[in-house]
Amino acid sequence: MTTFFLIDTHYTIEAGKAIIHLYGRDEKEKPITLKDENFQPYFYVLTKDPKALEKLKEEDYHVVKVEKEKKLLLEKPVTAYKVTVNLPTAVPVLRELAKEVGDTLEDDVLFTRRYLIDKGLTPLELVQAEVENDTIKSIKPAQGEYKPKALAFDIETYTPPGRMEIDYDNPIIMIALYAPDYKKVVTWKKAKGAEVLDSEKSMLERFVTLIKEYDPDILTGYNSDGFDLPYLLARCKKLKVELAIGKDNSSPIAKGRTRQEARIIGIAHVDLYKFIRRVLGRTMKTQSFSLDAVSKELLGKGKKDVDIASIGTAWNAGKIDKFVEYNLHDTKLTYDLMHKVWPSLLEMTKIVGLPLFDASRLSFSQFVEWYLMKKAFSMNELFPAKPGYKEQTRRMGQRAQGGYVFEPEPGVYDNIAVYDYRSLYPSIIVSHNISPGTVNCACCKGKIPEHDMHFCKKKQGFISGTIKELLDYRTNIKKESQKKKDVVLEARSYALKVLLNSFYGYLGFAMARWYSAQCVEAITAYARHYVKDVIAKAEQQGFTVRYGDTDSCMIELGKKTTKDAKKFLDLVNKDLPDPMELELEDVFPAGIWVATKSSTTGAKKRYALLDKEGNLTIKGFESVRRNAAVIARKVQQELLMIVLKDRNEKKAVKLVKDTVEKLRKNKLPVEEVVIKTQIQKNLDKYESIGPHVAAGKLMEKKGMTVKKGTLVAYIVKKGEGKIRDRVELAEDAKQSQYDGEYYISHSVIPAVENILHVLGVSPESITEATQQTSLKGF
DNA sequence: AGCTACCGGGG
DNA sequence: GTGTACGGTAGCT
Repeated sequence: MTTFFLIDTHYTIEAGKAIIHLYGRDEKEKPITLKDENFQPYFYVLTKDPKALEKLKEEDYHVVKVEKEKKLLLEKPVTAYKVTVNLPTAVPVLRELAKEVGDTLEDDVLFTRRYLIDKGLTPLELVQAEVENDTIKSIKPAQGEYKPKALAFDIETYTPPGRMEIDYDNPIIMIALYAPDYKKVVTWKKAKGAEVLDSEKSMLERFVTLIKEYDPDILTGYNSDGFDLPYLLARCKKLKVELAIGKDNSSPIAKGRTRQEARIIGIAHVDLYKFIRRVLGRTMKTQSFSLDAVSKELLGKGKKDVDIASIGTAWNAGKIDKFVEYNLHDTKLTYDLMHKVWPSLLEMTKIVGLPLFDASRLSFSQFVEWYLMKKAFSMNELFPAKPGYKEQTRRMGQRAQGGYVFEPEPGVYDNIAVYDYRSLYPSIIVSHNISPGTVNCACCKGKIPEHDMHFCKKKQGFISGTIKELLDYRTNIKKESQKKKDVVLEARSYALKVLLNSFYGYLGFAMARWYSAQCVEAITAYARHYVKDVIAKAEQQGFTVRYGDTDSCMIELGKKTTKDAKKFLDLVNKDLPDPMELELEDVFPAGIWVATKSSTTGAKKRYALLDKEGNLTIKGFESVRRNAAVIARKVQQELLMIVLKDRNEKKAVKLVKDTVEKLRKNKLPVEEVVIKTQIQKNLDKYESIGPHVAAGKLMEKKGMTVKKGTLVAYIVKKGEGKIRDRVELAEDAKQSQYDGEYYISHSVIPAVENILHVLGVSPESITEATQQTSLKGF
């Protein structure tokens, strides 16, 4: 009997047979590799002619057996035929033939995932297997707590002085590895604190050896899907090094130009950037997801203060000690982040039942779908088929009416009480039993708000039942974690929250197996009903409602107190069906709502709140991008702070006026107006010539190589005509050259105009005032 | 208005 | 690998 924690799965074909490989670690931290030769691929067919299924055949692919089964499909009983075939790759071939006989189902579930579902195995949980010669006789889940054996890594690459761009032609100059009991930097020039190899090639070979020696279950990096691993692969290919870090000595498999990911067989590669941005991003304050910003927020300390742009110069001069420290520190941050988010990663992996590699990269809709598939299997429900291209387009055309948004009156207000319904959509789904199988049942009657539709009151739906279970489970966990503070319970609760909040989007997601336009319509109709209800009740109580959106309602307290705000909560909650509940999120000292660009009516989804600690919560305003001049963002942030915190209108207007003035007189340095854009393909491949392409051509003219990945930095010059005819490379630009008017009208004014409107100041008055002081304010 | 291209993170 | 992915904006056409 072997018990071990399951880390990764993989399959190979040997002697015409599929073999599942399981990689893991036992409780004594010994690595485990096992194979299972007794699992066969299959799919289902709904047909009146099961005899025909037995004869399906093409080349080496054939049917092993056909079994009749009673199953459910969208909550209704069906007879399905389980067609077992000889190889996983036979499935896509034979299912096409089977389609002539009937409808096929579950014909696109990856073989190793099928294995996990059918065996009830959950990665990172204990697994118990009866084994003979490393081959599994039987296998089942068990109980135990896994301690991650993780290693963080980070590469530094050479960039020629003055050129800050990513180019696989430049060598990797150092690599750091970090675990609390293991700190290592390898490089190929003399340096303090590093192991020095004689060339890039030997450094890469050493890297492979070091990984093998440490033997981690988890290899983690920051943006390592998008940078470190593809870069390592490119350099290894060039230098003919086998990047054999997989447990089967295979090289990582990098995939996809968009949404790239790099898989290592047997090792869970976790890209923390991807995970944190996708999963935790929503709840974080930071606007940027750089390692520095994320570490500061989650760990309370950032990166080492090193000018990374000078790495090329330092390398050429052989003075790289500082970068060795920097490199190692980055891996320490990465490791510590891993440790910090580990409870969330672990819980998500366990909930969804997929290997950590996949679980850490799930989109929200996949999170729901894989959970539902696991659930469906246990309830004998067939997985509905994924939609074809035509069906997807049809679904995309069915856009449901969204949530209700209260039209705000532009202005700055004090003491804003923010209420929201706790898990609004999930609680609506549960309280009204909304599920694809309960729509317009024959046994019940009724009508939902706004639509001629009803949902069964007698039979629990598959989706609504699943959500009810999850909600109840989460409520219990929250109760427990209130008794004693426990990071694991909190993480589990958070993972469940993420899952619960994703169901609504999932039901309306065109690619979803359990798509239901009717459910989506019903959920939003109820949501609008309940939000309008709070707004009406608040107004009845004499509160001034300032805003409301989808599941929230924001009230200006005015002379009323926080106590009154809490009392109102009870008034609303006593009428709500279980498990719906309104909560008071917080009372904010100040908030601003702005008008739309073209009118004086309040803009929806664009506002900012100032919390008690003096931090801004900004909704709907532009975010940081490198292809925008920094000046715009800077002015916007400062302006909001002045308006909400200092409450000084004059100072606010002065800030914008000064900025406009400085731009007009070219008093701001070139750096504040530089626009940086990456060239994504060869210059001659462009159909439409944007400013960045024109800038790229200027670089070529100077004899510089411009190719995919080159970062062009340019400014817009004074003059007439198209923007692209007025670009100048940042490195050649003089401060006197840039077109202040362009930046005023394209960057600064768009970023601040609706904030100015609230102060009763028109952007024209600001832009004109500095030109002709006599026409002030008009 | 519709289409094309780029952003994110990394050095 | 029994495969499929985001969501938003600026500027050109």
